Amino acid sequence: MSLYLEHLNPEQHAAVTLPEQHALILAGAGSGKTRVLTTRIAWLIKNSLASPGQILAVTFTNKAAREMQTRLSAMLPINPRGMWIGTFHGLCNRMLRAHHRDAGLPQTFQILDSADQLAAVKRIVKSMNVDEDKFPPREVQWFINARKEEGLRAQAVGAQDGITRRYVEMYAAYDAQCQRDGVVDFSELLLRSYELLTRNEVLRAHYAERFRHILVDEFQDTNRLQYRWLRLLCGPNSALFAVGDDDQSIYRFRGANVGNMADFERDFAVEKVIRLEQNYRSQGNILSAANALIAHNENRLGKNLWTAAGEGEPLRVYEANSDLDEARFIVDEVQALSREGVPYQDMAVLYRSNAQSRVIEHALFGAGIAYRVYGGLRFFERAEVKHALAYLRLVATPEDDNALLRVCNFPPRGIGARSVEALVDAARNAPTATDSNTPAFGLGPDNEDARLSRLAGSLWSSIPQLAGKAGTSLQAFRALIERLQQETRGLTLGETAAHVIAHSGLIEHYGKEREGADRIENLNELVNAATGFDPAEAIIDIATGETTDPTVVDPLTAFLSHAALEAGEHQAGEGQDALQMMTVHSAKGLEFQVVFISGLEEGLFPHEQSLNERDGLEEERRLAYVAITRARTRLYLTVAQTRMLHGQTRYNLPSRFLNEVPETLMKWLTPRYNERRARADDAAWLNPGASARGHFSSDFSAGAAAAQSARFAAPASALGGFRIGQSVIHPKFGQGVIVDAEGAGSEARVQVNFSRNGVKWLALGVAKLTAV
DNA sequence: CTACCAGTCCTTTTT
DNA sequence: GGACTGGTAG
Repeated sequence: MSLYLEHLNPEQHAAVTLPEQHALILAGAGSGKTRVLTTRIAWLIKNSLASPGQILAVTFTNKAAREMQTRLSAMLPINPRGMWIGTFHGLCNRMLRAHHRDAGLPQTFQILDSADQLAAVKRIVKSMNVDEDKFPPREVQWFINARKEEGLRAQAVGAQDGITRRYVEMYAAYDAQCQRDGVVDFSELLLRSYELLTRNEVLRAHYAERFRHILVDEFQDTNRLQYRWLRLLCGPNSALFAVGDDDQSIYRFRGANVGNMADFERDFAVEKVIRLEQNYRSQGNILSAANALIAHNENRLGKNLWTAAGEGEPLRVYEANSDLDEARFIVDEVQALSREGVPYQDMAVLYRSNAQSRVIEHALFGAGIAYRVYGGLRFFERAEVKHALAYLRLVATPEDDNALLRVCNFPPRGIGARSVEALVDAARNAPTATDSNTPAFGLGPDNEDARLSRLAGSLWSSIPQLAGKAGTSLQAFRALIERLQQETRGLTLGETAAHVIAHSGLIEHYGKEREGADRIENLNELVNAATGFDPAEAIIDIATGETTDPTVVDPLTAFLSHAALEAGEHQAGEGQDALQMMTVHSAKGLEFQVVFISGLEEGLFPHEQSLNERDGLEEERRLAYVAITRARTRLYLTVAQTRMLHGQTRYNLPSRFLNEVPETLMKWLTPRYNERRARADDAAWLNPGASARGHFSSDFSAGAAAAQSARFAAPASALGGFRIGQSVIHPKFGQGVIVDAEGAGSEARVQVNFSRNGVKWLALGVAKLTAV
């Protein structure tokens, strides 16, 4: 056995050396799935079962793609850059650049990120005079993306009711606008590529013949369109090797379809399903807790993780009085662990929603602990960087309306809403390019690319016609961009970026702002990024995949695609030893020696909104499963009895997920739980309607009942035995009923509706209330 | 046209 | 509690 296959366990080995056939690898958390994927590729190449050009490896994130390339180049004496390894979006981008004519796109098409797309949708909603309250742009955006991910163009969407018809109209108008601007959104990359392969059988056959081995990572995260895309590329001689874990499917809210795993087994008549169940990450108790929790889900393919490591410590559970107390506890433990020699960067605080991070950050800051929060604005998403990129986009493609609207008045140059409106009107009334042979404004097509990228009706092309004040200022802006185009001709990418930013007025503008120094720093960083950008990374030769051809894409377009597809690292402070803070979602794929899962409360985790969704509770449970399996040796679970949320104190019950982990695996650091658990069990009688519905226990009604009773029961324990709905007697005000409550402990107050004296707020620490 | 203030709405997120 | 939006005053 050759060196690189050593240390594989029997299942991993079987997966890596599987004959050329379709296979589904059910890879549990921490079971070495990335290792299996990369070793599989290396094995195929070393045994001459495939050349590098015959392999297509698809991941979900850039990070995963990079890691695969890094590991591969360590195993093989080849440059993996020439290989088709990348994200779905990155690979589709590659394909569309190569076949842009067939796909009906200009070669320099720009990519809209979500924010750009939302702005574009807003323009559509406005221009169609649609009521924004009835059709919120976010909803419209979601509608469009969801349809695209089903593979449906506007005209293919069946619209029964007037509302849907309106959505469809906006979808159609949005697509037309994108086509005219020469821009493509994320889901469009997929759909356009899919359509290209459907319509062009020669092309499809070429790729299907070429890709003998298609390997897919995180298969449970694929959406329907991605699955169909894979099917198109999978020819009669191709083998599809899908790796995934249905228990870690946590992205259904954005279109991921776990059902693809079952469909794959059926559609491809998969004979080989291999389960990787040995976990190399977590100690026994942590793993047992994860297994016990996830066993409560009904819809599973089934899998049980085990480890050769010992049991390790029990899970430590802390029930805090409040979110502040919870934060304080975490800080204390982190400090203690740090003193014991655990590096900060090997500890992580996980939470269900971003809003929870603030309190913990505050406590960490107060204690002087270095921390790093994931999930903030990323480099290429920062306003100043997007502004600079918009200038660069205009230099590349001035017809890009999105870019033009973003910066035509930034920094302010007297082009306000009225001027923009005048320009939009002019563009709308301009002769449109419905007949593709009609040249636009004398910018006759010297070649096909020019025709595709210089369509009439763009804002840019309408500027010269404008008269008056709006015309003057906009023409000055147009002159600026044209000047930049001329001055940067022949310059390198880095020089172009430096020149455009220097003459955009952005530096001067931010120089005047109080907080502008950071922004200018980021602009300089952007110039550095452009200077250091290696376009070869983004360019592959279409015919062979083995050589690179710099003429395929110009460096500026490549850089702009890179900026959109890979928004850059989350935040600075990369190398520093800092405590890691992130949502459970963004923790997927990571591991830490010590993990804190905070906010394990009904309503928060599981999130109350998820209880209204079909199978929402199961997805929340998978999320908890992902969270637990991040920990190697120590896992803390924390609950807060009260929590400030949206400026209001809320009372929550401990999460049901705590009840789903066997007591024997847990060590309670606070004593109150059993008492509270008893109350939780009693909670139903406080709310008879809920218990009646809960009886028919579908996930939905049971979940809703529990969430509702939580609100009734939680104040009872926080209010020293009082609860909402309870009858009480006050020595002065007489008899009444508690109707509301806030605060806890000595701060607790209740609102009582007295039959003779009306509604009053009373502090429990002061008022002498007696329960009846 | 810009700058400031009040009212609203709150999951999760990668590409 | 805070980010974002829309309206109004300057």
